[in-house]
Amino acid sequence: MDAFFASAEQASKPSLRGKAVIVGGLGPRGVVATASYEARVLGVHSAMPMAQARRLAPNAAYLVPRFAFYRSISEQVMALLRALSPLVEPLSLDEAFVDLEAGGTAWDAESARLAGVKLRADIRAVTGLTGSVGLAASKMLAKIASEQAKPDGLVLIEPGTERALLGPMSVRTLPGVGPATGDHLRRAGIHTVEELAEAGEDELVRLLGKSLGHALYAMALARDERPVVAERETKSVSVEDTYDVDIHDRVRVALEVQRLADRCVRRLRGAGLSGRTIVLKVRRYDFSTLTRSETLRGPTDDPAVVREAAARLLESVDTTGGVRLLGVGVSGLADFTQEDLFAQAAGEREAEDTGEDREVEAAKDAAVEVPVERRWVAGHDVAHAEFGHGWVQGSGLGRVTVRFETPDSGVGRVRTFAVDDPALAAAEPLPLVSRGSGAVVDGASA
DNA sequence: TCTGGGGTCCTGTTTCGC
DNA sequence: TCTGGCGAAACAGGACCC
Repeated sequence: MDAFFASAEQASKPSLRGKAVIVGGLGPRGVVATASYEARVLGVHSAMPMAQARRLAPNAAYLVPRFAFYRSISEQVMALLRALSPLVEPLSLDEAFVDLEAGGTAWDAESARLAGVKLRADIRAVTGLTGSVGLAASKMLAKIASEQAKPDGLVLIEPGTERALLGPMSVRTLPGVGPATGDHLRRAGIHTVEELAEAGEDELVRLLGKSLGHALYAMALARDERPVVAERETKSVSVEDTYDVDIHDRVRVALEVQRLADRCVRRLRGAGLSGRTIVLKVRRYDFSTLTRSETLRGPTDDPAVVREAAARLLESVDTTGGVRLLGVGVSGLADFTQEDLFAQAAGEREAEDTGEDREVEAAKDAAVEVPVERRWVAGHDVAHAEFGHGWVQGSGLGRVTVRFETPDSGVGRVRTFAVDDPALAAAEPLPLVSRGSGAVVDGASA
């Protein structure tokens, strides 16, 4: 999907179409998750600190991500993909590999192109959003093709043309080559994929180690036999928070670690999992990050056990100077629990909430009401008894500003209310394509 | 006003059990 | 009983991806 989060917001809010839209954390330490193409023109891109984005695009619309909304769109798209083949490997909410051959959907370049064209039309019809398609003989090449296809395009790499196409490209194009490996190669005088191939396998292994060396050499020769894997098991579950200001107080740090441990266990249980290894993560004031881990005798999903382990791990880290981030994770997962019966007997706690909003979870952690200022989250949907459906443009000083529009309305009017106006209530996002016009879905999934 | 959150995989070192 | 060796886990840190 193209600029997925930002596109979904633009489709949901007519007044944002054609405008720079930036989705990400809005706090003082937020970063950009997705920038619309209008914002990218101004130099804004994902992973950029929000502060920098605001300097580059002071007039853009800034929104917090609405993952539940994006997930519902993602599920529609994934359903279209599964209609093409049982072998679908999601990489994230907005990207997946599909083995068209295994699905009997395509057997040569021409049939693949046809499937791609139809898929793009179906995605558009079902979600109202644009997606790009890369078609090639391997995962690596399909990925590169889809990058080239963005936005709103389709690129097919003809068999036999792979090496010529790859040769002049930067090594950074290859999956697995990030800033560090890129620098490493550049210092060795290797800039392009061609030069990577010329360097030879032994040299790459010497430079980058066994695993990456072999992998990159194979990719430079356009060799990639990795299969599309439909179901991949979760290997770890973790939660972490970056704080708006560094925490110095040891007691407060310990308290936050307990809350994170509880949140982590809730997620673990929600997924029906338990784990043996507890990991504590601490990012200090100077951005240095360290982890401490402890492996238990058997897997657990008991909040008290995880809390205690996390607390023990915290004792071994120096937090003087302050911490900016804390995290708690569990790995070494099993889908059963050894002391399951123990945990049950230990007290009928019924804290198995599954997939709730972070806002709600955070409120639960703190065991306090959501403060009135936070009730109207910028970008979230609301319904007004008289004016109908809209979204929060901003709130503060006891007031909330709402724009009344829906995915298929025109640009809506703006009105301001008191934050406690009884006529105003939170609402679910509306579907981007009104039901009834989605007949194409049935054709695709038949 | 510097730098999120949730993951995966790899590597080097230490520890532990046989 | 002491020692050595070996391999598997455990542990910590980093790179990378979306």
